[in-house]
Amino acid sequence: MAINAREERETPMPASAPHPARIAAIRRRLLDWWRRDGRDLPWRRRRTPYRVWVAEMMLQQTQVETVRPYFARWLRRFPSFRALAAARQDEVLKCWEGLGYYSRARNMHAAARTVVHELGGRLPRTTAELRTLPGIGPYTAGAIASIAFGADEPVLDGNVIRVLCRLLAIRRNPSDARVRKSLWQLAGRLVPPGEAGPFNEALMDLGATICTPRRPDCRNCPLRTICDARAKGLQEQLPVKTRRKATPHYDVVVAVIIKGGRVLIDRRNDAGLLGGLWEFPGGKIEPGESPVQAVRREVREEIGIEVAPRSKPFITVSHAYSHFRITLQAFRCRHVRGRARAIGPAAVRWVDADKLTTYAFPRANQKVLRALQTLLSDRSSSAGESGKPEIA
DNA sequence: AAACCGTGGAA
DNA sequence: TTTCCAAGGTT
Repeated sequence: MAINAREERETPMPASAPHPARIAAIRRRLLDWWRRDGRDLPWRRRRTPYRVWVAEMMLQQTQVETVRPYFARWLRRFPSFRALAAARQDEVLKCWEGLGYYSRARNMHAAARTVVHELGGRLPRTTAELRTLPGIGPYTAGAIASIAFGADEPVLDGNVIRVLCRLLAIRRNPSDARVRKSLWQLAGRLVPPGEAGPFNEALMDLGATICTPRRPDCRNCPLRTICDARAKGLQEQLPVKTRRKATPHYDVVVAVIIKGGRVLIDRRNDAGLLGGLWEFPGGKIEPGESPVQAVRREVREEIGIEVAPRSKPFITVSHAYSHFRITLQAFRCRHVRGRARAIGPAAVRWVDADKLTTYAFPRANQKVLRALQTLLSDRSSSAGESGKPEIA
């Protein structure tokens, strides 16, 4: 780890900076434990730079069990930087569909093109160069450099923060930038030269399987005899956490406009929430407005056409995003007049009802889509068992 | 610095 | 049901 001597003087060491003997004990116990009890994960079978990068991007704020199927599918579909760089954004987002934080997928697409077209097809080896690629911040740079390239770099993620705060009984708030900085320094001192990758993976495995946020399994912890929080009975209290503020709630409507067997959908702008994904047109209900009025207004404003919604929604969906919640009502609509055009969205398209699943939709829209298909298939099967979908 | 950016599972 | 939070990054 490259340590800037000036910053080293200006930043106060943690009061509980470990002694060399303790550092050695932490390293040895953690590595011994990990070689026996470390997790066998798909992306660890072969630690190539591409596979490590894909895994680390998917694992940002996302649990291992969620990532597992996505990782397998992604590697099959985009086995290399070159394959990813050659793909279209719609294909990339379809492969990411449902994983959330979609800027990760768009950033990976852009980064792959930079790697292929400007970096000779290879990922940089240093954290500083890695950080210049979109989607790679301090954590991911350290993870790739240490795990894929064997560089002596630390990582600091939620797991490592939790383990370190408990191990040294750090009562300061890790969301404080100064505390975060000293935790990075601490992590850097702990990294055993030449074994940063295994050590970092061990630290994260410990945090994920033993030193968990709730009810840590201290009896089976390799560090139980040298853990300050354990000695003081503080393991459940650390790390200290700040109250998160209440998330707002919005009432939202969407329009399912069907005409001649085709459905009107739009693609969201790349910047912002759910960027680049397709959706049914709609938006928030304004104060004093009825749901049906909101449908008509939103479709007029965003798509430029007049529609006649049915009086009642065919499904109501509750959904939580990262920083707000919604209740979404979906209305089937008749197209009254006008030619659809992308006013607010990036694009609009009339799509065959049975081709909708080839587009990348956010989860809330997927719930609407499933309800719609159930509706349409029930109708066609009860209408005459012809097997042909009949779409009004 | 603080807000923004998804989703699913656990308790 | 609600809240928490999980291998963070960007602006």
